[in-house]
Amino acid sequence: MPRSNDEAAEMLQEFADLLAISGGDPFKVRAYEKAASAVAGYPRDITNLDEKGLDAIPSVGTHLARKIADLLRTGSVEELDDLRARVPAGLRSLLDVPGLGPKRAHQVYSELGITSVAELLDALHEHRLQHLHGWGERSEENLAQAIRDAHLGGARIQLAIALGLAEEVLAVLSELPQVRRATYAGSLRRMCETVGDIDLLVASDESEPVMEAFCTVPLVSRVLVRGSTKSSILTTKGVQVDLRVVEPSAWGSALLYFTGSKAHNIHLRKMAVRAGEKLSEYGLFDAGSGRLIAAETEESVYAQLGLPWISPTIREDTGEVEAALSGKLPHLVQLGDIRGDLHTHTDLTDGVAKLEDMVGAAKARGYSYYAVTDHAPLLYMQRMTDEKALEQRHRIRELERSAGITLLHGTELNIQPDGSLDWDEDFLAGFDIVVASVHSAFRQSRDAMTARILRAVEHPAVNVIAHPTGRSIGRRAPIDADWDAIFRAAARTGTALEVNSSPDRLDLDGDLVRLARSAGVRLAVSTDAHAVPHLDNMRFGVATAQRGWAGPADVVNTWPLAKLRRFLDKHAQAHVRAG
DNA sequence: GCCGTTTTCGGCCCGACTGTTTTCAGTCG
Repeated sequence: MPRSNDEAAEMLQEFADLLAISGGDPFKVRAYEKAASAVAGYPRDITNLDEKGLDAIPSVGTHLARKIADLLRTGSVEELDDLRARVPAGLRSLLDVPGLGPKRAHQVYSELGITSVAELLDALHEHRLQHLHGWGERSEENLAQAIRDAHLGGARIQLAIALGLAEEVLAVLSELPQVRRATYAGSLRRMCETVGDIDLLVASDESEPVMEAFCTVPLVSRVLVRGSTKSSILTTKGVQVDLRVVEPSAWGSALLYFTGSKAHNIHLRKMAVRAGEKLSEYGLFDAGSGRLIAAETEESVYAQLGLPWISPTIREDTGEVEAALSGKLPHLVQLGDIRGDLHTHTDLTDGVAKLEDMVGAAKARGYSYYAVTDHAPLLYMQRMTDEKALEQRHRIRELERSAGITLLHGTELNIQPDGSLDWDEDFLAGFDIVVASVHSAFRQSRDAMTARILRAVEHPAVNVIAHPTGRSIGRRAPIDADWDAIFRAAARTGTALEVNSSPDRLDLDGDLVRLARSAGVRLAVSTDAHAVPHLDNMRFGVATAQRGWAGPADVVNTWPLAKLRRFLDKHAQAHVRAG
C-alpha cells in the first residue's frame, strides 16, 4: 500500500484528468493538479490529519480537504466514483499519448467515440482524424508517430543513465567555438531518481550552428522539434533530449528556469509579480518599465528576489522558498563532507573486487575510514562462515597497519521473515559495525513487515538498517511498513537508516529521508559497493539525502571517527541517554 | 477549486513550437 500522501495525490490527479477530459473548467483542473503535487510533496504523513489539518496544506482548500478526508476514512470519494461512471474507462489513458492533451482527447471522444489508445490507432489507420476541425494530415502523422515512440521509449530512465547520456551530448556541444557554456538542467540537475527527458542548456550568441550540431549528433534517431532557441531529439535508445540556446547574458535566469521544478518556478514568479516584477527565462524585469533587473547568474536573480541561492536538489516548492525567506534554509550535506563508506562488499561474498583493491580505492577517494560489510551466513548462496569472517577480520587488521586509513570490520546481516538475524550477540559484538537488511520475503503484510524490521532495529548489535524499503527502481515496489513506527524506534535506539546510493535503489528516497529526519533519525549514506567503480555512486546518495533536506549533522559518516565509534556502541549510547 | 498587504470576486506563470489557421488553438515544460 502506498503512503497516504501518494494515495491522496493519485486520487486528486485522477480527478484532474477526468475533469479535463470531460471538458471541465481548466482552472478547476489546475487547482486539482496543484493540490495533487502539494499533497505528494507535503513533508508530513497526512494519514492522521483531520479536515482542518488537511486544509492547512497549501493549495488544499475546504472542498479538497473533505475529499481527501473521505478517501482516508472510507477508501473512496463519492464525486470521483460519479465522474468515473460518466467517463468511459480507458479514455484517461489517451492523456498518456504525448501531444494529445485534454482538449483533443475530448474532441476525438465526443466526435468519433474513441475511448482507448487502440481505438485511436484504428482511427489513425483509417485517416478519420484529419477531417476534424483543427486537424490535418500532419497532425495525424505526428500522433501516430508519438504512439509508436511512446511504445519504444516509454518508461522514465534512471538518474545515472540520464547523466551519462547528457554528458555524452554535452561533450560534443562543448567542442563548438560558438558555445560559451553548456550544462544539464531539469530533473537531472535536481537529481530526481528517474528522468523523463533530458534538458540541456547552452549559452551562445549564435544558435544556428549549435542546433545543427545537436540535431546531427551520432545518437540521434529522429529530430522531433527544430527551432532557433529550442530543439528536441529522440536518441536511438528512445530517450528525448531537449536543448535550449540562450544569450550568455541570460545564463542565470535561463538555468534557473529550465532547472525547475515547475512548482518552484511558479512560486518565484508569483513573488516577482507581487514585487511589481516579471520573471522569465530571459531575466527578472521591472513590470512597468521593462528594465532588466537580473539575469546573468542564478545567485543574482535569487538575490534580487530577496533570497539566497537555493540548491537545485530541494527546488520542489515543498517549503524551501519559505525557509529561504526566513533564513532557515537547511545547510545541506555535501559530497566533500563524507568521511567514509559504511556498507561495502568484497569478493569474499558477492563483490567482484579484492579487499585490498576496495580499500585502496577508498583511500584514493580521501576517506578517513572505511567499513567492509560482507554478507553473513543466512544468505546461504554467499557461503559465509564464522571462520571466513574471523579470517577476514585478521586480514583487515593487518592491512590497516599499512593502509593509512581506518578500517572497520563489519557485516551485512539478513533480516529473516520473523525478524531474527545471523549469529548470536557474542559473535556480533566482535564487529566494529553491523548493517542489517531485508533480502527476501518482500511481500509480507504491513504488520508482519513492520514487526520484522522493528526487531532488527531494537537488536543491540544492529547499527544501520540498509536499503530499508527494498525497492528496485522500475522493477520492485518498496515494502509496505509503518515507517512512522520504524523511525521512532530507530531514533530512540540510536539505529541509523541507510540512504543507499546505488542508482537503482536510492533507498531511503528523498521523501522518506525528510520524514526520518523530522523524527530524529540518523542517516548513513553508503554505496553498497560490490566493485570499485560503485564507490563513485556516493554522489547519488548525497543528492538523495539533500533532497530530504539532510545536513552533515544528520549523516553519521560525515562525523569524525571518535564520534562515529561512540554512535556505533549502542550500549554506551543507551547509557548516555539514561544518564 | 484556491486564494487575498490593492481583491471574499475575479483572477489563476509564461513563452516556444507546431499545425492549423489568415490571427490562433493546443500542447508542453
